Amino acid sequence: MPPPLAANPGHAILSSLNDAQRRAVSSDAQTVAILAGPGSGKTHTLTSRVVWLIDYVGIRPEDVIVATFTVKAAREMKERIGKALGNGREKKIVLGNFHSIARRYLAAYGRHIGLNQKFGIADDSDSRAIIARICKRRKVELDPGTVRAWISKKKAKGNEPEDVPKTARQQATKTAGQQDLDECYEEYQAQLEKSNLLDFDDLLVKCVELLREFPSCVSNIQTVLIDEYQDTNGIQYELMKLFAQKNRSITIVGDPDQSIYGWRSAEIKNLWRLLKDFPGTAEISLEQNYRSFQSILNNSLLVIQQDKKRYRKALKPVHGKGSRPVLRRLKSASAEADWIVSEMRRVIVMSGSMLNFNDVAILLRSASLSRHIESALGKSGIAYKMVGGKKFYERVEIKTLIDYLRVINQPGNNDALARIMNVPKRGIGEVTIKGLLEEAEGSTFSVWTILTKHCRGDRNAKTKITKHAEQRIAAGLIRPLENIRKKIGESVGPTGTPFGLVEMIEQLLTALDFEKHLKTSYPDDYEQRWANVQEFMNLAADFVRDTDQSDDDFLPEIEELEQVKEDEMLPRFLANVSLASDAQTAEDEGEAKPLVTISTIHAAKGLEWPIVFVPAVYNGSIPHMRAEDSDEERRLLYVAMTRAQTLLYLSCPVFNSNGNGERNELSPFIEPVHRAFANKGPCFDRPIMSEIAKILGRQLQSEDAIFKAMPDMFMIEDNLFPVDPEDTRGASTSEITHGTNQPPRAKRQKLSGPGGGHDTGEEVPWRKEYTTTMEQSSAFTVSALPGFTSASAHQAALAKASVELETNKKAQAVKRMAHNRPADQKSILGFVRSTSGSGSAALTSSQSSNHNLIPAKLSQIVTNSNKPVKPAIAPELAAHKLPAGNQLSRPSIKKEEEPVKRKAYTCFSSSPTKPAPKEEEPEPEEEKEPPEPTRAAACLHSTTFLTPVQMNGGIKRPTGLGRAGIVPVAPIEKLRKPMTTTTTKMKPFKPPTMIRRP
DNA sequence: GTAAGTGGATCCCTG
DNA sequence: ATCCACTTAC
Repeated sequence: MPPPLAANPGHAILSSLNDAQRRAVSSDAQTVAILAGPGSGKTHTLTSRVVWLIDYVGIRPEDVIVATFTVKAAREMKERIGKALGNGREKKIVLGNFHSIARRYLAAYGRHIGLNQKFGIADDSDSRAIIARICKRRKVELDPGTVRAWISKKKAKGNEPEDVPKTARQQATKTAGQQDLDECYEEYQAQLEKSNLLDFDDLLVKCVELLREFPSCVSNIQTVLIDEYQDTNGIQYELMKLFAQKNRSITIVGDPDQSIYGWRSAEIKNLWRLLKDFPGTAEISLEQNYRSFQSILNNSLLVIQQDKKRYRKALKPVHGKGSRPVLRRLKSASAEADWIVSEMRRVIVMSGSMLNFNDVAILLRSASLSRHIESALGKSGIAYKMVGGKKFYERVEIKTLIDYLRVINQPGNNDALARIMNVPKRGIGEVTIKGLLEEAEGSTFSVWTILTKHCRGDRNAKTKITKHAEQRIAAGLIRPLENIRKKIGESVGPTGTPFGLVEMIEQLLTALDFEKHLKTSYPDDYEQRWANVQEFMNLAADFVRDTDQSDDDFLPEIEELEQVKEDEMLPRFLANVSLASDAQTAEDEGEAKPLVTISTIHAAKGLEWPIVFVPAVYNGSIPHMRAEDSDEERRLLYVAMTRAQTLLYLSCPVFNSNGNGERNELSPFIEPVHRAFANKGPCFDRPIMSEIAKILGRQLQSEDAIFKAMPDMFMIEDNLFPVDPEDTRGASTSEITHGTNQPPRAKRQKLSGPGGGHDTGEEVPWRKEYTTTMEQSSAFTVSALPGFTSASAHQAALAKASVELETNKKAQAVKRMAHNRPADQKSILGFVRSTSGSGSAALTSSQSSNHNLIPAKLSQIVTNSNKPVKPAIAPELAAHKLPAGNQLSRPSIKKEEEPVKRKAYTCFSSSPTKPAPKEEEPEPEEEKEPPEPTRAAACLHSTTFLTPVQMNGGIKRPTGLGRAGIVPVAPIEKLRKPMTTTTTKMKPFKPPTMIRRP
């Protein structure tokens, strides 16, 4: 029996948690739903709960399932649980992402539902190719991609949700293509079955089937925990229920606001399904944000709150206010990239290297947006890593090897065989390969069988194959692979070393003369590719070593049900490769050089950085042109913004880069609230830097030291690029100083199209487009130094303060909305009930389904359930006050967070020290604030002040920066060149990230 | 008619 | 990097 909570009040696990987290971790409710906003310690809470359940409730590790959404999250979770649990007990937990857990069960028990035990996994390219072929053969007018998406959706949906009545329009389009789609689906499944393959969705579908029919597979499971619950889809929900069918004990963690995988059939609705299916679920909200400055949270909320249907959650800042997030407008995408580079440099220098490139992330809506940024970073010699880009396993040379292994493992895998048939070149071409595939699909034989028969002379293939090609296929493909197949399991050589995975790959490489193939096919970078092959061998060796000694992959024995142990290395290795989005990062060994991170927003979920740039915030990028669900796009932006700890920059190129002067509209998510952003980077005075140091728990150098380390001619302000790129007079170079003669523009040009914003009537409070000579000169003498302020800036600050007072009242009202949950929305259940009827729209953002049943049923459930539903916010928490000094430290995660005393850093001038944020009342909203007292442009003659970062055109540069002062624009191909010169032992490719150095 | 090489437009997010 | 339309060599 679990000891009562009171018996362990001071237990180590609980001591590192705040009140809400503690309640979540130690809850004895059967089902627990934890709603966790960004930066609220979600993973920490979930891992603590696992430890709690095992150590204090007494559940055996092997009886716990923990499912995450990504491989990476699973790995991290395992590591953290391992640390807390000790004894390597975390290895016994059935822990992984949904797909790998499903695969494990299918490998062990799939036989019982008639699954061929040696099933392979059809990856992306497989299923794409199969579907493309089917479409072509049937002459279906549909785009193969669409068909594939349709099939995937159909599988991912699961059975449970009632069929949504289609709108008339949908019905019409459906019926037109319905027949085709259904037939393609059927044929696709038949093809997969014939090749003994399961695609990613099938893994889940089949596992559901298995657990339905043989519940005893999971009869040992006592409790189930799900991470990133908002991203589960219908079939995963079913799987979760089946995992937990014995005890119905489930803990989920999620945040509806961060649901960004709807396009992959994730359903926010699953949260309400859970509440419906598991009455008496305890809800706990984690609302304190330990990650970000208040101003970042404020602006993020301004974005997410535009979604009126959303379940409103609070986001309580723990840290100080910080500087205003920036919305920067640039002329073009390349100017944007150059600005990002210059701004990150400025931050780093101004911080006295307290911050470095490792602290910077650039988050993109689309991976393809990285082009300009990569080249700008390359030009400046800044190293970066790209996540979510090309994966190790997707490099061609690796993919080819894997395909060879797959054909060895499963000769019937036609697609893999088709891809390798002419690699290395064997004089066989597209047409022949296509013909063979067609022939195979029309017969009972696989391509491999047809080929062997043909070469042996047993039976001629219908497809024409030249004699030359035939010979080379026989000698270079069929024979070597058959030799290898024969050797599996044998011992080789006098020493009797077993013929394992590594030996197999070695022999394959020799038989194919793979090195020579690489040399001839890729003369430019063959070394790199060959090194990748070596690395692949290392990975294989690691895999063999790791799997030999750990019982990682096995499920606990169930008495009544026979389970198959996977003893063969090859199929397990291949499954691992297919399911791993990135390789087991065996990295480290000196992460010496700081790297800027470039990532897609999707891949950045769950991560955080001190400095975050979100470029390309325009309509068409975010929301994406092809996006169906604009609410989801908004959440995506919200996720991106909430990754930032201390500095957040959005930016938007005004003109379309590829086009002929086409304009970009500012993202509709930002347009209505753009006034809450500063129009250029903040000035990094002492108070701001101290605040940053505090939030990050770092030590800030003295002002003197920072100043001394500053490069000559350093641009202290964000002034290299015009704040209004459309102001042709104010081009970034020499015209700035002439601009003073122009009358100030009454109103900034709007970025949005007709009806986009509602500027009318709103007075823009004194916004200057450029500065006077007076200010400039003062800026560049005194106020340009950190901690010094010019008189004019001081006055601006005072003016700002008085405006703040005026707007306080109104702002506070807004603020309350922002930070406190509305009274009518105490809990999720309350939300569901209060939005009854029309509330069904709130449940499902995209599809409107008939979920009217929920409110009534739920209210019944609430009264009937034995466990009273707790209010989401404990009363004492609702009136929560931050401790004086604002030094609530993040529980346990941050180590020695040394509180930085504001007093310790006195400013040298009369510059008013930033008042400490008021603790009782949240700071007033910034929406109506005048711009921060921006310091004057720090240059009179901009040409002489350009830093090396400025790249526009062939601008004269300070001496010592390259011949003729003009940096040749490096073509992107050049950036890709491997660095083979310096390193002795080349580490060619470090999964999961790609590191490129100029 | 097939294989192989070339130049040009295009590219979202993931297991 | 991947997918084409197009040319050239066998």
